[in-house]
Order: sequence, then C-alpha cells, then structure tokens
Amino acid sequence: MHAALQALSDPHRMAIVSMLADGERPAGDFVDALPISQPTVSRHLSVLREAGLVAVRKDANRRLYRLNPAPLAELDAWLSQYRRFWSNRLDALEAHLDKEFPQ
Amino acid sequence: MHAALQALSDPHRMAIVSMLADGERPAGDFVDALPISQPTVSRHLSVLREAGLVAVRKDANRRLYRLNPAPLAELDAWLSQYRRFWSNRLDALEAHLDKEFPQ
DNA sequence: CCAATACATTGCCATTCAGCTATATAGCCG
DNA sequence: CGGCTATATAGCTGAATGGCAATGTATTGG
Repeated sequence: MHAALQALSDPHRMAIVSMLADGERPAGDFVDALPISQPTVSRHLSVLREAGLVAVRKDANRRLYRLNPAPLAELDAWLSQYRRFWSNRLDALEAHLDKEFPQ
Repeated sequence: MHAALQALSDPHRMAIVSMLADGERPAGDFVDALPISQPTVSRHLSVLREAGLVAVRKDANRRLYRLNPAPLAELDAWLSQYRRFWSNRLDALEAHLDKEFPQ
C-alpha cells in the first residue's frame, strides 16, 4: 500500500485516479484534462500502473485505463485504525455490521 | 489532503504516524524505532507538522508528539468515493447507519 | 555554573522525480 | 503504401528530497 501512497502523492496522478472513479477512459482524456504534456501524462500513467492502481486494455489505437481498486482498499484498511479518532458514527456502524454480516 | 498524502508517502513518516495511533510519544521514541539518524527523524517530524498530521507539546526537555487526525479524515472522505469498488459490505453498513443515526 | 540530555537547525551530498522536446511504435483510413 | 492519430519511450534538466555529520538551543540535575 506504500507504493500506492507514493503514487497518489502527486496531484496530477491523484487527478487521474479521481477521473477514473467514473469509469474507463482513454489516455487522451487525461492529456486534455491536465495542464501537462502528453509524454508526462504517459509517464504518470506508467507510475500508476506500476503501483497497481490502474489497469489498461487496448482498443484499436487507444489505451483504455480503468481503476484497480485493490491498493485503495489496502489504504482504506490502514486508515481504519485511525477512524476512532474522528468517527464514533463509523464505530457504531462496524459493530452493527459485524453482527449483521459475521466473519 | 494532498499535503497529507505527500507527507505519508515516505515510509519512515508513515511508520511515525503508525506509532502515534497508540497515543502521544516523545521524539526520541522515533529515533529509537527507526534506522535513521536523530536529525533525519527531526526533519520528518517537521514535515508531518507542516502537513498538519501531528501536533507537539513541550514536556520539560522533551517534545511530545500526538496525532492530528483531521488530514486522515479528509483522506478517508476522499477514499469514500471508491469504496463501492470493493465493499458492498460497507455500503450496506452505511445504509443502515443513515437510518440508525440520521443526518 | 557545568555537564548531560533531548531535540532542532544548518549545510552538504546523492538520488529521485516531474517536466519538457524529440522520436519511436502501432493502428486506422484513404 | 502513406499519412494521420494515439500513445509510449528516450534523453535531458532543474528542483525537490532523504540522508548524514556538525552545531545550536533549551532544560534538567549535580
């Protein structure tokens, strides 16, 4: 999960991940959306790939990127040890969940 | 929250934050726990301070560090838009919670 | 007052990294 | 095939960053 944090620590890469919350997108969408050059976007995508945060598939000319949520889930799990600091609401929820959907 | 991500992207800083999950600690504890020099630890603490992830208070000779959970809560909020990708369990929990503890 | 402890700050070095331009690769279309 | 589009790769540069040793600062204890 540390690789994911490292990858997310760049604002442009975080923006890419945010755009992918809506679904699959071709690389060109990020080039249009971000104020940086195409090769730089391509490099960011490569970093996100290596971190396991995104996956690609080919569609003719284009490369369609989609989110790979696993590292985010890991990050979420790490964060869970801190939720008690701000969220009694969630604590209650988890207690309930464990009863509702045991194991 | 981006400043927090940046700060957490270093493994030693993440280790410090992890240690603080248990409560307040003097700076020296991190020096003992990490395989890096005291000045380097001090620099990491300074970065965490600037990111708002930790707060300090003086206790005689020592500086007692504690977690400031606000940036982690922000990160948690950002992550929430992705939970649907891996956690139907949590979705169910939240639905329940909204009924149980409305608003 | 003096030595010791705990921590921060300074100054340096090597590495990493985001950015760019230029170029390569691959698929599409006429 | 030839040109166009979409993306990746290579090569470079400057800035940021983590590491260290040396030094500064403040507090405690004798």
